[in-house]
Amino acid sequence: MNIGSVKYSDTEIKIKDAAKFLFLKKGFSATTTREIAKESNINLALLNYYFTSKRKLFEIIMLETIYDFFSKMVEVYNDEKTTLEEKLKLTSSKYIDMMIAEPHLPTFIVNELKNNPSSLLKILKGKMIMESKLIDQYNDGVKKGIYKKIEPIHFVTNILSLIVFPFISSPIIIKMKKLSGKEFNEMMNERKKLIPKWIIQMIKK
Amino acid sequence: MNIGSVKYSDTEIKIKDAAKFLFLKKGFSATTTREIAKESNINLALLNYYFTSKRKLFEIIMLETIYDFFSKMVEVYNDEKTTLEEKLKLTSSKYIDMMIAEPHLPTFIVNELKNNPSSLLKILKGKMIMESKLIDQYNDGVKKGIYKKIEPIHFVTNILSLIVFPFISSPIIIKMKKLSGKEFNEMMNERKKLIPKWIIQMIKK
DNA sequence: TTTTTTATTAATCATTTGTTTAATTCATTT
DNA sequence: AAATGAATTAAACAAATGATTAATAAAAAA
Repeated sequence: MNIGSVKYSDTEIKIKDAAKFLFLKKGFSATTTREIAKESNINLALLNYYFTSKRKLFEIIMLETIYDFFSKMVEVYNDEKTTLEEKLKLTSSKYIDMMIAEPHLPTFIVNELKNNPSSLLKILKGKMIMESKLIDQYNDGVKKGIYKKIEPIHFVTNILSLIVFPFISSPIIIKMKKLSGKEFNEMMNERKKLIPKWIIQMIKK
Repeated sequence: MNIGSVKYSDTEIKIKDAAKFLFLKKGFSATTTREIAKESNINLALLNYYFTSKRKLFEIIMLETIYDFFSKMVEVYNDEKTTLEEKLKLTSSKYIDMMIAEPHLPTFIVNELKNNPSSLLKILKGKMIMESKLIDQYNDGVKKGIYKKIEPIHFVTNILSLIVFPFISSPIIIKMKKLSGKEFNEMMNERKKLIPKWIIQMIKK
């Protein structure tokens, strides 16, 4: 959770939690410092006392959130013990659970990465998804002639697309199929098993 | 472009164009009326004179943009003359071109649909993607035993995911693979041919 | 206990922002 | 040409917003 093991006081945690809740839901511009103060039951001035500015507070939260998001991915992708298929199952399952619990997460991440690309460069570079064990396993499969040869970036993009996009476009899906929120989650749970199968079908010769 | 064939004066078009440019790039809250006035070279008061409020102006633009976006899809999906595979090729090609030309489009749509779901309900209902010729053709294929039986909503979701998500997550992809903007577009152009193949592989028995 | 540092509060400041007003210019009609 | 209505402008208003200040309360150190 805390990058670089920073210690936060109770008040700071209260502010951060409230701010995260609101930033995820409404984005940076639509969230006011007074809302954050109210949501966290602290005095308005404490926000600046502890975090200097709204922007600074936002950057801390964004960094932690994005770090958490990609850490989970890299963790699975670099596991030496699991096969490529197991990695696909684990990723689908973990991420779908994560986003059912926090539906605003993916939209927040893609939005804020669009506006703040430079500062988050380090995280994505350090995480080296493109040099992960998963990519090795895929390339091995290509050499052995069991997988089709396509650019690994397409492979990774497709996994992310099938897992994440439905959450980003949930209002569209819900409207198209006239679903309830519950039914949408059931549909996403179905996808935990389906996505790994689909991905394998896409790459298998 | 104009829903219900509304006529707009030159000034109104100037305002709308500038507002669309800014709203797509920065979203509703981060865009100020003064920015719109400056970008369109009109006096600030004219915005309210013609469009009553920033919110009203935004709603007009959002409605038109979303209508355009889904119209193109329904157009292809309901073509009686094309096969399922041709529809996939046409959709990929059209939408990837559209989003290379307007990269902010998909993020804008998913963002604002999240905040204004009710007012746009009519468009998505009227467009009836789930009752399109494409779905008929898919169901026929299932009956004939050439396609696997999965919920058509997964089928439609997957098409949209593979086409749209890469644009939404472009900063992530660009960072992961250390691409230039040009190289990213080349990658998206590659996908025009790949996505239809992948989708077919996913559904074929 | 006294002193010093830290945390919290209410009030206020300075900008920004959406919107309106009242005056002026421009175009159209009579 | 005069009158009328529409379009445009500069200025101002009121509310909201991020941030700060100065005073007070609480906690820690002496």
